[in-house]
Amino acid sequence: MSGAVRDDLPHLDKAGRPTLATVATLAGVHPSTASRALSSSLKGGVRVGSADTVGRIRRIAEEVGFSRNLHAAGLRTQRTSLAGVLVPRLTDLVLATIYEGIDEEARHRGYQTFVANTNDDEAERASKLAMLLARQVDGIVLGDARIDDDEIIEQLQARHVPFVLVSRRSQRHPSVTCDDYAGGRLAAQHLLELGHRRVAVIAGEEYASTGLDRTRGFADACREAGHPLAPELVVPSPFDVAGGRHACQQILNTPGPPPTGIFAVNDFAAIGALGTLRSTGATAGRDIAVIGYNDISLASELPLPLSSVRSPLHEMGAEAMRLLLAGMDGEEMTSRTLRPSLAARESTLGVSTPV
Amino acid sequence: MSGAVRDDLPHLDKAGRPTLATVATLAGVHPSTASRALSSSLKGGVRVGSADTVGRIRRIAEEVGFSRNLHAAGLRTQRTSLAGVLVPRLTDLVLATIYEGIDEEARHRGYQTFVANTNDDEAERASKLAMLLARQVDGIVLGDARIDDDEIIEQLQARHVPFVLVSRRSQRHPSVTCDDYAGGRLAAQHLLELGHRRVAVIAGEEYASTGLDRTRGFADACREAGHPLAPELVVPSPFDVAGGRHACQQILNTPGPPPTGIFAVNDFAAIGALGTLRSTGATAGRDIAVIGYNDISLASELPLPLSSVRSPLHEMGAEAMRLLLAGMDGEEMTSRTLRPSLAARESTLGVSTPV
DNA sequence: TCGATTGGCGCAAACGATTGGGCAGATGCG
DNA sequence: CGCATCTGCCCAATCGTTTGCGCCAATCGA
Repeated sequence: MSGAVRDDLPHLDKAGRPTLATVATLAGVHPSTASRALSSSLKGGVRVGSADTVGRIRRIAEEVGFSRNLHAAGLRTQRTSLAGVLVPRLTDLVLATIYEGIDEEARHRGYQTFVANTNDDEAERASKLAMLLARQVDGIVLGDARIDDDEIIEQLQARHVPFVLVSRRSQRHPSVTCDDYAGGRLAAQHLLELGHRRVAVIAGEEYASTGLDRTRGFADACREAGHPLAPELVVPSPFDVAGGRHACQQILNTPGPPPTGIFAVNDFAAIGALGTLRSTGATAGRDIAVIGYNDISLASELPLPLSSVRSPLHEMGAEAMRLLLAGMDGEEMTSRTLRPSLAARESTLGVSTPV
Repeated sequence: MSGAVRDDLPHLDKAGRPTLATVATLAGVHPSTASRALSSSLKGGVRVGSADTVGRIRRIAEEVGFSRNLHAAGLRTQRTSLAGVLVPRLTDLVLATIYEGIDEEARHRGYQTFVANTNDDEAERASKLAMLLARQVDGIVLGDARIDDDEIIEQLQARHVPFVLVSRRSQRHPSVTCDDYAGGRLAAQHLLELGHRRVAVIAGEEYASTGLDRTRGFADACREAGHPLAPELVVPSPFDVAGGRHACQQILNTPGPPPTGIFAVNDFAAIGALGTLRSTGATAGRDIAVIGYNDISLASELPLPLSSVRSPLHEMGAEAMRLLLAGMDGEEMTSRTLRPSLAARESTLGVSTPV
């Protein structure tokens, strides 16, 4: 354990903390020697000094509670061991989980992450990105890409900052995503097998590839089975509870026979839909089937356990970080797609087979 | 919009990005002049140059897409405009919401935040804290304090880094919390008024003031009403769905008549309890009342809307940041306590009055 | 005994931005 | 017209760390 900071040491910084010079002076060596002794990454041709000296320096550093000023080090080395992460919102459990995967993998590899919310807002994205660049991040993970992203990404490319998209893809840029199209098909197959013929989709934001691909996969599977979706039953929505509630309302207000099943491209939206159904008297899970997406941990614990398409969120974040690190090492970056799977529960299974 | 980075400018940095010298050279002035022209904080006695020069410099900076290297600036000024935030986990919606409040207020005041998960683990706390200090944060918000925290906090005090606790308090250290004791009483009064006499508590982690205070308030109110808690019906648990599920199991396994109501000091734990109740055949919200804490946005949308004690999470984070900023300005730091309120819903109201 | 080799460290120049001090030229006043 | 004052800008030092280069002393071989 590093001892208390003493106030009578030589070469303290303005805040009274020991610097490299403090350690060097105490050890009777030159700061450069101390730097080498304390540098963990003793790469290739660097000569590091005698084991004796190194040991002494390390011990003294420990004693006085020295910790390297990362700003100074970053200034000198042009590398910060810092990766920037942009997400729509950390209060979205899906993104928070992905971020945990990113951060865990980053720390594992000696990097730290700097995360910022963009609220899916263009101006905020620009300003948060500028902030990350000003902090000299070594690379960036974008969790809030739009399907037709250009400006932001071109900026990154122009500055030669390695980057990777996660969760949402955009054009041909390197990304790590779940196979959302396949996931949409899984949901459709499940509902079709249960006998549903008229189903609605709560489709998510129109700029996010996640919602688009899931919806497309779902629609394709339905059409191939000979039961194409009614276009008016596919309604966009924000990826949250309130969004799902409104979308479900809109679905129920649509003329024609009500759907017997609803696919929400996001679990929170699905929960919102459950809320709407409940207040209209229809019993979700008995009169109408509901299936969500992502299989957040809550889904299985709800009073009505929610069927969902599971996507490996944590793993997706970790994989994105691995890809980014590879890119920073100058390797080729090739996108990866992870496989979704189905978690069938009572919110669909409990529905008696419709006509 | 900042233009593309050109490659033929003078004094670019190693990564090809324009530096202050680039702008200065282009404007035909000395870097120091450029620095002053671009420094937003034109405090007191600083002479800033003619409006003419300043305008020209600003325009050129914009044109070449200059952005100040915050590491270099921080090194020189000894201030980083960076506040560190330590939380147990960002995937805990409660903490994520508090963090958003912190971050929003920070940016509002020209600061950025650097957040890290500690998983409520002692070793991880130490290492994440060291990391924040190495990054020279100007202050720290601790969202994962323990009731008897010592080592960590003493370290901060020794280094003269301003800090504030949020959500959880510890001893007399400056903190911003919800009045958890009062919140516990609110929950108790609600259940008592509904006629419950034998109730159980899912009490949270034993090192967190939140769970402790809420439980204490609840227990005191029950005792004062002449219906003291049965000690074996007060069980600790992690603040998550799985924790609530297990705790509820334990409660149901306790000998003696089953409780007619359950108070969970956390909404997720409450949801876990709902899950357990469901699988035992008891119908929560009709046979047994459940009330949670925090009133997360999900609570009202659940298939069985969950009663909860609402705490102003976002506001709590913002207030903590305000307090920290005051502390950084050398002002006295006095703890603040925000008021909780009751949100009564079907999970308690739907229960027919017990004997 | 002497030159060649090598290991261990010190020297000093960066990295990019900031800021107190100071120097010229313009302006004001009598 | 002389002197004081002010305005606008530049100089140079500084923050803490890293690293290529080169010096010195010890070791080795002949």
